[in-house]
Amino acid sequence: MDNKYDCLLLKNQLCFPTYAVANKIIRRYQPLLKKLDLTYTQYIVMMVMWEKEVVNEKDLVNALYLQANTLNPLLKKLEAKNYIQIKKDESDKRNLKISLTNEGRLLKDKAVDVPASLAKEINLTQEEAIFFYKILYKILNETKED
Amino acid sequence: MDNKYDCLLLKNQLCFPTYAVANKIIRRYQPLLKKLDLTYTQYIVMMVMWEKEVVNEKDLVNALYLQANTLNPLLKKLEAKNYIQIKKDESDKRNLKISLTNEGRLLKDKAVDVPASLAKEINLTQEEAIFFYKILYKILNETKED
DNA sequence: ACAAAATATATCGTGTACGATATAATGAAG
DNA sequence: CTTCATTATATCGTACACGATATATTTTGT
Repeated sequence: MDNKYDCLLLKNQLCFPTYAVANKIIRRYQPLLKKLDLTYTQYIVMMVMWEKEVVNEKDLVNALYLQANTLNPLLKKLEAKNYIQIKKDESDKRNLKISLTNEGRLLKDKAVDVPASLAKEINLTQEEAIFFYKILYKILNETKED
Repeated sequence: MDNKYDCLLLKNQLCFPTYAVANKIIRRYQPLLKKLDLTYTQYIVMMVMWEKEVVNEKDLVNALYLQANTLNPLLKKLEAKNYIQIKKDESDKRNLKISLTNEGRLLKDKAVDVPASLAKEINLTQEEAIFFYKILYKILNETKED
């Protein structure tokens, strides 16, 4: 019963469930992150900031696999919330120097319970989680560019 | 060197690479879909339409794991492109009857090459693909509701 | 040193994606 | 048979996410 249109069935896609899972996970995150006054995208930016303390916009683009034009307005919002500070890098004025503020640093303690809360809702075995992780990064890093 | 903040490192997340892969895949799709005058979300709606021919908005919400308020304006765009037709269901006037038009049906032939084009860019082994698929649907279907 | 290419951000317009809320039609309970 | 709850869709406001384009700074080639 195979026909040439089988490849267009939703149930034969890999991309679609990836997209649906990403949406679902973000939906689950939002209520938890609301307590920190963060959206999901702002949260992953803050993850980088908590780890690195100071970065360029370019570093964020690379770390988060996003584009500068997505991050740009988002960074301004985080600055308005006083979680980060944005300045020109004086040694290379093309770059933005983005630094974690004290208030941003304090947020880290409030965020520390978020990952566990979410993990409870997604019940993968350790083996599944490891395999899943490997495949995701294989896709992220393997293809040509971007 | 474990500390309580390790759970907040980007590299220890599962959600983040899922989100990044979903973004990446959609970025890859867009240029291919442009030839069909479809966005990625419009494309997965059309996949359902090609398969079912007639559905309710509710059916699409369930099939695509999206919300009605996301689909609503999108359906109007697809109707404006004359790929689908939207009418009230006369047997239950709460429902919308969404049907594939002839023009929408013709699009199926133009779409048939898209999945293969994309698959070329993502080189998973068959085994990886099957495992990946299983985990994605486990996450999509297992958790409490929504 | 200076025009030309490369790099890092910024701006703009379009299209999702969601929570919150409103509305209309149907179903259920007394 | 009529109120009350439920269901399906619609509307609104906010926040991404991206391609296309523009601008400023640095680097490179000569």
